[in-house]
Amino acid sequence: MASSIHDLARHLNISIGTVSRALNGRADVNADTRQRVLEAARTLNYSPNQSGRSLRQGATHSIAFMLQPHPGDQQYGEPFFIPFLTGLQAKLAEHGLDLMVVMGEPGKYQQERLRRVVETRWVDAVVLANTRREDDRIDYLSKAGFPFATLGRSQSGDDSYPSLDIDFERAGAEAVDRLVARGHRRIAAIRPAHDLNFGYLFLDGYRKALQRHGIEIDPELIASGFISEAGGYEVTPQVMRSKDPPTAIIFNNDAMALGGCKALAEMGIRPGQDMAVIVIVDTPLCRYFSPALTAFRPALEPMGQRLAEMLLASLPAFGGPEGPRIIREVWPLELVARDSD
Amino acid sequence: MASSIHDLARHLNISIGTVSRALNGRADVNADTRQRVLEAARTLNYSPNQSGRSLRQGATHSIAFMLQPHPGDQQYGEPFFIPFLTGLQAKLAEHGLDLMVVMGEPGKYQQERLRRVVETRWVDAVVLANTRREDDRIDYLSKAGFPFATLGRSQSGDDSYPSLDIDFERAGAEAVDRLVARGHRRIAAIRPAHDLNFGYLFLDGYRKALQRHGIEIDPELIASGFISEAGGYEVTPQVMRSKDPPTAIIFNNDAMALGGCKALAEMGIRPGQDMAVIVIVDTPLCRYFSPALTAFRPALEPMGQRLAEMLLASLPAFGGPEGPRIIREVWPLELVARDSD
DNA sequence: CGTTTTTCCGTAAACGTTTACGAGAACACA
DNA sequence: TGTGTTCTCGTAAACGTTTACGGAAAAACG
Repeated sequence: MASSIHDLARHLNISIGTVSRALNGRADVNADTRQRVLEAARTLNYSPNQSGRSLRQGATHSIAFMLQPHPGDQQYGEPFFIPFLTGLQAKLAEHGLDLMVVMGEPGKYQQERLRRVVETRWVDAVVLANTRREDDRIDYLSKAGFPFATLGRSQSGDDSYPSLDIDFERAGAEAVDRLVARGHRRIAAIRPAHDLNFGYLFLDGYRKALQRHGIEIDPELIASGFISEAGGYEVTPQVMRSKDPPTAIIFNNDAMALGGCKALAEMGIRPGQDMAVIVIVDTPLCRYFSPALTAFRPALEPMGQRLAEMLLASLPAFGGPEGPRIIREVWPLELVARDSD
Repeated sequence: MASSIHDLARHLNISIGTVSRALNGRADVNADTRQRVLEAARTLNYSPNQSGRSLRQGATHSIAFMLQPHPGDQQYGEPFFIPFLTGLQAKLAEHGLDLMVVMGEPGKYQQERLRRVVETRWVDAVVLANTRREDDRIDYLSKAGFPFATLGRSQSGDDSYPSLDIDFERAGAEAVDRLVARGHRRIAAIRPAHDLNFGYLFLDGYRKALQRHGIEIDPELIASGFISEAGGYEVTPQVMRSKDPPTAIIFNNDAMALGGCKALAEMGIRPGQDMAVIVIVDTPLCRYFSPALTAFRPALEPMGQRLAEMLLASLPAFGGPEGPRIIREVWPLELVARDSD
């Protein structure tokens, strides 16, 4: 069915070696024959077989992004990643690399899938997201010497991989600053459980800012739960049970914020009026929620592009480890003031 | 770096042929040696190289889903597809197939990308979405004889490919029924432009239902625009300029509905109070918008699973065209009554 | 015109698998 | 014991590329 390089060579009455060289833009081929080869390739509808090509070259020219929906996330679904992926894909494409998103199964352990992708040499590098503080995926890739980059920081691995993260610490601190400036003293923080690193980072910023303002850190005002609407719904009442309940809540996650607002509403507390609410990572839902949620917004598409650059700079085939080693970057967020605080 | 089948064979002092047969579960290998091979494979951390494997077999055991963000969709990003992909991936994995999402560039013509994927034999089959009435991607795949399935109907191709769609006609009709039952007679319909097929299907149902109720179809109440918030914002005022303006609007798309509601608000018209609003395809945004938007919800994850089954049944390697040929299915939507109508 | 350089192309090996084929050994059967 | 069958494994070809190597022809040079 599909035409091979042999068909092309036979059709042109030249050797396959010449055809290959012509197509790959090598110098040692006559300009005239190159013309003819390219033309024939177009008419015969030839493109080199990916498997043959990568087998010979030992490179697939494609990068995997490991996407794993949170369990029970049936209706929600990570709108966060699409703009990021758009940027990532665009920049990779500039260098002739293809991006493929590898879907994991919601509940399952992603490690297994990652191993398959790596060991079977499907791709030349992988990009990870939702990094945890201790992340066995990172440890594995580090140890295996497989090229990768992460969206999000971690304490794992040998520290020599590119990573790009959002400045959750600063966002947490700025959220506190903003609320304090508006007269709040009892400020709660709600973050995802598990070991997701950004939850810790956020909390650090939150704590430091409170100290800076001379406000005591009350453990009763800090809670964590599943990173989902249900999680926010479940955990928000906890901080409200304090003897001296909060007048403001910072949510580290939009899904949890939505669930939290629902819980508040059921307690007769109106976000934006009776309770100030700030969300750390903005998504479309924050904008359309009522009241529209004040949130910190990352520049997702540029971040995707940047991480692609950083990954490329770490690949031997693209300038490699000799070039300038830009290992870690942390990007600021932009506050989008809305109606909830 | 990565161990090959030769390493394994050398380590066990047997031939690579036997190793391969042992790993692939063939019958003509001694139970004892198979044991040893499997064990060695585990300790040596061996997995067969994907490229070598597919080159030899002429099959990659992976399926591509072509995802293309709408242009300018920076913050929004198709939450629609994640649950669908989750279902698709789960069912494919049951049969040892891998799903990879191939990202297109937002504005660009997807055809080119598709051709590359197909011609380089990256995958064994593809799944398309956002089908158009005349869809050159489908024509291309049909003509090329490349296996594929579509989420959404089309008039293209040779009609022998599996497709699964939502019953937009019925949803359009039911939306009208519901509004008429609540006393509305002036009902507008807003759909995406381009040639997106579901826009036409929706409109058919809308028209038929109006006729059934003996309500005249007023072209002034029908409009189409870009499938985005901006599109809805831009086009909604058109139907409001009618001499006898609508008292209800059916949006064929959540993004357009959000833009439309914004436009209405700016005209001092409150959705849910001064204007009934129904959305055809529900997304999380509909639920969180204020007022919460009444919408029709598809069962995305089961749909993903089902389309995987249909695709598999059409693949020669999996029972193939001999088996029962389930070619087309149309699934109903479920009405989720909220506050906007 | 002889020599050296350059230009261009064909040959063949290699990448890591899978699999058709055949052969030796063990076994069953008469 | 001779013959046919079964079990197990090694050999080698093939999948479609890319690329190192070498050689013939053409060009450049003296």
